[in-house]
Order: sequence, then structure tokens, then C-alpha cells
Amino acid sequence: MPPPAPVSPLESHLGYRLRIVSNAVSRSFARTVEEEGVTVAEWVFMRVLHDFESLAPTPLAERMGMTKGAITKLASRLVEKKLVKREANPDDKRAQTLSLTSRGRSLVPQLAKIADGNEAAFFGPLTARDRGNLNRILGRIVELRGLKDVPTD
Amino acid sequence: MPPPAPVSPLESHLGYRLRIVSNAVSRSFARTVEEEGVTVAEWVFMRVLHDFESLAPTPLAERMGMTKGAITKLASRLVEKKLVKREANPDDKRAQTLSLTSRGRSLVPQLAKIADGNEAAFFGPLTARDRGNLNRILGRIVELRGLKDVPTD
DNA sequence: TATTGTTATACTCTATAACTATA
DNA sequence: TATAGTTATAGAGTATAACAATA
Repeated sequence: MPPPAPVSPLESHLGYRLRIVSNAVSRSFARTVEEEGVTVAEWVFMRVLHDFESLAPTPLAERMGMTKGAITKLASRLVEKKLVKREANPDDKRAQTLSLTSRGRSLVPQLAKIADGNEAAFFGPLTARDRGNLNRILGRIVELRGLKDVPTD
Repeated sequence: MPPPAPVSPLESHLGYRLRIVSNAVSRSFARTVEEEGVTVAEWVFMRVLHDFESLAPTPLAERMGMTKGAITKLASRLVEKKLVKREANPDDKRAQTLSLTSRGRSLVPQLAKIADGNEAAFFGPLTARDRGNLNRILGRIVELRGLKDVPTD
């Protein structure tokens, strides 16, 4: 009989524990922004647009790590909610530009406040030293793996 | 004119950075186990069953933080793949028990090896000290927020 | 009446690819 | 031909609720 193959416990993996914590943080945030009528992806979309006058779908997709198709779907939903507007580009008739409506623009600070509250609930109880370490270690992984930390430039 | 409301940058949030890293880890793992024909959720399902002779859907759902409905769907897919079997309970005719087939049981070590490899790729390049800190800090959050780190007892 | 598990429904996210209209 | 954006399709995860059988 062959010896039993080793099977390390799930919870011995940092990746597993990371997923548990990250899921809890995202789920908690999702629950709260949902009351404002938006999803997490919609929030990130609006938050990125907030830093720009306007942005075309393709660069937005790159920034958010999504496909163009996903951006179209997200954008359409936000246009329906009157939080984002789509405009034609006079120079290139294929191109579109996306920007926040005034309603969308005024919603961003409210959502930002919710994000800050969620952040405080999960990470506030840690020591400042642990928060600093967590941030540094995650940053190191982002760097080592070349992950895109959204606003690239 | 009111002063502009403060909007903290996305990347200033630990929760956001956590999501980026966690998504990258999970996505990378998903890509690899997919070659073995299973999803991440299916792997966790099988990994939990691996520690038991058999388990009913309800306790399994609690362990995995999923609803009974989700478990049914997952289980049905795994039964189709002949990795899991469903059996009736002679004592309580409502009850079902889920367990790994021999094929399922022999697949677990292979998947565990993939999980170990993924773990090494993402966290191996860190210093041992950083790995320890990351584990401790995540554990602290799990503890503070009362998150279920799957195997509860 | 309460519980076990299944089924139905619905929505988000993700991914791929076909498609259109321009360039 | 290549590019910008849309549309279509499909799978996976999640959540809620209705349901049948059994306790």
C-alpha cells in the first residue's frame, strides 16, 4: 500500500485566509453601498471616473482590470441610473466618452464615506503598526507579482 | 459654494488592496485547478469532505459559509463528475449524506499540491517574518470580526 | 409545526467571441 | 486591415424563497 499523500490543511494557506478576510470586507461593503443603490463594481467605476473629466471605455477597462464588454454592461446600468453619461466623440465617431452626471458626482462623497466606515470597522481595531505592516506586505506582493493597483499613473 | 467633500483615494484603503491581492491569488489558483476540471468552490467542498467520512448538506453549508441551495448545486455538479456521492440516511429519510468517491478521494492530494504551489508562488518570495506577520494580522481580523475559518471545531 | 434538502428565480461578475461602424 | 465599442452567450457564485417529504 502506498503511503497516504500529504494534504495540507486549508487554513494553513495564507491565500485561503486572505480570501476569507477579503470576502468578509467586500461583502460587508457591498451590503452597505447596496442601500445607496449601487454595487461594488459600480462604485469603483464611479470612483475612477471621479478623478477624470471623462474617460473612454477601453482605458477604463484597463484601469479596472475588466474587459470592454464588462465595462459596457456596467456603464449601461449606470447610465440607466442617471449616474453616468455617455457622449460621442466628434473627432472619432467610433469613440465614446464616459463621465459622471452631476448626480453621480454628488453621490461619490457619500459612497466614499461608506468606504471609509467599512475600512475603519475592519482595520481600525488593529494597531497602527499592524496596519502599516499589512499595507506594506500587500504592497510588496502587488509589486512582486506586477499586479495593477488601479490608478496606474 | 460649499467646500468640496473629501474623497479618499481608492488605493488608500487596506480593504481595496486586500481585494486586489486576494483576487489575484484566487484567479491564479482557479486557472490551474481548472485544468483538473474543478472550480475553487468545488475544491474547498472536496477538501472539507476529505476530513470526514461523510457530511450532510446543512453542516457543510455552515462550514463553507454558503446556503443550502448553493451546496445542492455544487454537490450535483460534483456528483455528475463522479467525484462525490450522495447517499440516503436510513435513520432520517429526509437526510442525505455527502462523501467523496474513490476517484474524488484520490484527486484531493493532486489539488492540494496545486494549492501548495500557488501559495508558494505568491507568498514564498516574502520573508518568513512578513509571512508570519501577515498570517497573524489576518488571524487577528478573523478573531475580532468573528469570521468562520472553515473548520470550526 | 419545524426541519431537511431540492428546486426555481434572479442578479452580478467574468470571459470569449461575433458583430457594427468607423478609421 | 485594425480599432472602438456593443451585443450575445454562457458559466460560476450568491441570495431568497417556495416547495415536498419527513419528523
